[in-house]
Amino acid sequence: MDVHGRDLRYFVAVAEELHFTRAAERLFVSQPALSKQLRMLERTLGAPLFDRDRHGVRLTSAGAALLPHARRVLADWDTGLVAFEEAKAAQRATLAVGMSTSPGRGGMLPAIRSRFTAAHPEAALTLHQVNWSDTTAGLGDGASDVAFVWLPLPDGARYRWTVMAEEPRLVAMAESHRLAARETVDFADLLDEPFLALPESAGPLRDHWLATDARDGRPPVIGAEIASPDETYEALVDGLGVCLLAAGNAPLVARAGVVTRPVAGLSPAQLALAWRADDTRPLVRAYVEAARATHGTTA
Amino acid sequence: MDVHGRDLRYFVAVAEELHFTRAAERLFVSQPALSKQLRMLERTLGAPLFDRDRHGVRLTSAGAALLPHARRVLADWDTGLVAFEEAKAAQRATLAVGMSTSPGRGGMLPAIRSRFTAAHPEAALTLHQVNWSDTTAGLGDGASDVAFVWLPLPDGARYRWTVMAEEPRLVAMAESHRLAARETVDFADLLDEPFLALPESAGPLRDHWLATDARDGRPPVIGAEIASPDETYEALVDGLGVCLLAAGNAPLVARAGVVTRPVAGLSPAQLALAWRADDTRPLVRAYVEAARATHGTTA
DNA sequence: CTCCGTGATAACCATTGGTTATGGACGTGC
DNA sequence: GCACGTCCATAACCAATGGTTATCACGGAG
Repeated sequence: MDVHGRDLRYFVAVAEELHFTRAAERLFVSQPALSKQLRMLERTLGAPLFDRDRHGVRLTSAGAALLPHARRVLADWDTGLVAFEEAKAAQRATLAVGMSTSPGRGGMLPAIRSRFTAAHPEAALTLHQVNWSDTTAGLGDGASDVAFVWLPLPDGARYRWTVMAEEPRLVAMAESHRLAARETVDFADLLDEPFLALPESAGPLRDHWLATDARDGRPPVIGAEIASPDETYEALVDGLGVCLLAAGNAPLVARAGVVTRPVAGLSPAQLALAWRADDTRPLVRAYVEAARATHGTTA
Repeated sequence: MDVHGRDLRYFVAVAEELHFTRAAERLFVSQPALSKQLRMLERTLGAPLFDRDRHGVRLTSAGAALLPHARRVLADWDTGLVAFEEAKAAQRATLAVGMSTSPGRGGMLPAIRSRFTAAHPEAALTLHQVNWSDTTAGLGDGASDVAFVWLPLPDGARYRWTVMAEEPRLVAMAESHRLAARETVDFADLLDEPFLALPESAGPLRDHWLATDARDGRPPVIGAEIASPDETYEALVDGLGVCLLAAGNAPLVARAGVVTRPVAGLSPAQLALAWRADDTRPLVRAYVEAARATHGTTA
């Protein structure tokens, strides 16, 4: 037996005025509309709220019993609306920054943050790491507003990006690997090695880190699938395969038992800051600008 | 920015299920209806309440901010409904008994009450005295459900009644009045006396207490208008006029300085219990039955 | 690759909520 | 008493709302 909030306002207004015509103009509706709505309300409630007769309009006892609750419902709803609006504003003033792996790279993130908050002191930033199965680092499902990603992105038309860094691809392997002793590895020597690969859902990025473009069409051997730095480290130590990674990410896996070596014959990897093409919100533009400016000074 | 309570229920249901289809069946509506209503709600609120994507349905932060308020509004409304229903029931179980002057007359009222409450122990009785300007003693404007009145009633078709007592009409006058010395007064001797009269609004009853039917068309002289026993007593003492009244009401005015005398040549007055012709509620019938039974035993 | 489950959309229909014009009951002032 | 003003109810009408069924688009699982 729910009713429209508006009907409660009508009820309270008439209860306060005890006068339909005056209540109607206070509510900016016509008097017949008010009469009709209150009759409907009384019908759905199953009992009259007002006694109307020659002597005027009075609350029935049932109406009097309902009145304080109606007021309270309206008050609660109004405060709820205020809370909602505040949350809305907070949401508008918060930028979610996604990343596959920590961008690190000499304080790039703090530099961007300080530029950004200088331009938008009211805005809040939230950083969060996203599983590698989503190569857009949350852009695709709205979890992020901007994201640090490795090119290429899937579905290029939906996103725009600015390249933040170009880094050579290294190979990581167990220190017991037969090639671990070399200073530099030629990619041709890795062609038959089992590789650790991103999940299938990573699409073109999976291929990029398998360097399929340097294999002349010969399919890679997949030793395991990996979706986080820790998984990668464990798989390397266990000898499940070798793995390409950007030079800047070497510290993530180069722990005890794992070595990284430069690879000859591979194009560099590109780290980019990306956003949704249709997202023109000022905070997004501002973050991108801050990133470009930072990139300029640090490049 | 009011919304329908139903929409809040929809919102809460989806927030709890995080699943439109399941929420829809819990609410006994089709899934498209639920989708549409929630979109409308989001549109009127100006921000989405849920994130829906491949991974499922989740509350937005704004939605999360609104949720507790929505729950509270619904809870308040539900308790308000309960209060309303209780008041409705109490109203149904309360009989308002109106009277122009106290019926008195040897415990008639307590006798009726005991019979009535024996038949309806759950019912409450409220007695109230009504100004003489309303000769229906509150029946007309709904202030009373049953009423002790003097016949005739105005607008006979609207009411039914049962005669409770027939009493001779006496005349009341100041003890200094020239006729006060007589044991009995003939109405012919009163024709030129100023009379105290009920208000104009009393209609035919005013004429009855002026005994216009015994005046052969000659208009009465009005000394003052009266609307309560106290006014009557004061007007009598002040010598503003004389006044007819039922024998049973003599004690109301026969105080120091006022005397009452039988009048020859007048028909008796009839005290009746009346109710609205269209009012068939069990409590009303029951009170009338109790009154008739009591009348039978005391008559 | 096809099927299933999910939410969104389309097309349609009855009900709701508003409008203006009008009616009927009552009080008021000449 | 009688024309008038006030007040609430009703009538006729119209746009928007809230529901239905049928269908689509998409992603996940077998």
